[in-house]
Amino acid sequence: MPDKPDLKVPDSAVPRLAQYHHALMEMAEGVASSDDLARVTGFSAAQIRKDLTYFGQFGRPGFGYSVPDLKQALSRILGTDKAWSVAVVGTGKALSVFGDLDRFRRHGFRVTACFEKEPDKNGAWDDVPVYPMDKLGDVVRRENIRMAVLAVSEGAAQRTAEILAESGVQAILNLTPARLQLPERVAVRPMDLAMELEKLSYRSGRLGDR
Amino acid sequence: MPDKPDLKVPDSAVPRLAQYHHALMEMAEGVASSDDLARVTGFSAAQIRKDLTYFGQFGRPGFGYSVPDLKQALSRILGTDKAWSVAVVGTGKALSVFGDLDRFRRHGFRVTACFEKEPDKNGAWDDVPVYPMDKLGDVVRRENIRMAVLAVSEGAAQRTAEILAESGVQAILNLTPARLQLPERVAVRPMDLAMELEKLSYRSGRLGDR
DNA sequence: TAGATTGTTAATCGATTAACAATC
DNA sequence: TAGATTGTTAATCGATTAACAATC
Repeated sequence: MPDKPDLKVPDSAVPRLAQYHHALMEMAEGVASSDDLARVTGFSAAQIRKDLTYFGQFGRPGFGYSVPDLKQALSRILGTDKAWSVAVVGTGKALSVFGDLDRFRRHGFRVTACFEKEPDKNGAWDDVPVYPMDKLGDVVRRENIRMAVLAVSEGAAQRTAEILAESGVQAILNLTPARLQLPERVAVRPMDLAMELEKLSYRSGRLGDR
Repeated sequence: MPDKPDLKVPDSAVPRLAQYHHALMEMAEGVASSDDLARVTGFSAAQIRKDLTYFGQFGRPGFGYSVPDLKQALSRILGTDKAWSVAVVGTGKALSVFGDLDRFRRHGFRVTACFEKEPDKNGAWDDVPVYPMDKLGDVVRRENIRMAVLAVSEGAAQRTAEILAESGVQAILNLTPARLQLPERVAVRPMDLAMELEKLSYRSGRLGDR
């Protein structure tokens, strides 16, 4: 049981924690005040200090926060201090849209396997082995993969997610539009491009009005 | 000036509006009560009715909401009633991770151009023409493209976004980790895989504790 | 008219901000 | 000690919920 009995952490604080962490990753070692963090993240200094108190005390009054210490504390809180093994299921190449594997690794996510319906002959992509889809359960179990990015077709999503869940995967980033029905213990996060475009469309409309 | 002078719509309502819209897209024509919508979206009926009042009156007391009417009203509110022309900049194939183009089209987004550093000879992908990167500004202007999905490398992100903004693009979905600096009038939405994985990691940790 | 469900008001709840005493 | 910045409390603000009168 790490950290605190954490009373009630507002849901809205979690994305902010991730942003604090990202900001710290780009800062030089040394000391940063809540004001410094406020400047780079755009949140208020009070908000930042408040968010941190949900998990403990990480700063020194009169000084600020040690960048490496706070960085480590945040990755502990987020659960990324021990690297997650991640599988990309569907179309591995697609991952390259989001940046390079090194960046994910630095944030605590090691992509250790890809799965495709029809993998190329050579069976590897940028160091990551690519397996045919019917090896999914076996490889996930063998390699102790605990997280997956789901990028299959909408029709195959539920079935594939069930295989992942049964094979021990604890967390799924769902890039498909399907609403997945899985046991409570599996954390699922939808990431729907159409929905993001709609939010963007809405906001663009309001901006134009001014 | 469509809709209402909209007093203050809470930011948190916008993603819900998009979800209501998605739910309606999957419902049969006819009538739906706020209770019906609550069941399929997971939000409370009171919340749904409240959210809608920010924009007007769309239901009939004693009856409920007309599915097609509410669907249309929501797409008006979201600004997707008139199709957006969308460019995918970076790696067009990557878009296929998120589902098919038809689905985006149904939601009001028509992908009309892709841009890549080294486009294939044939220069088209699933009906969508693929242009070399140096045609970006010209094509965007010529085709009146108003929205873009940015999936270039982190290093090229800012520069590419500036070209888009100068060429008249009003909204950018930023798939790169770069923090874009653009004129106020351009709506930007970040979509960072690493950050989403971190949120997932956090939540998975809490689930496991129970 | 009786029944149902909206639109809206008032009450509750929770999250953010501001201020400051505690601390290095 | 004087100066700075945290951790925390209290005050403010905003969003959600519950309840119900208005309406079809």
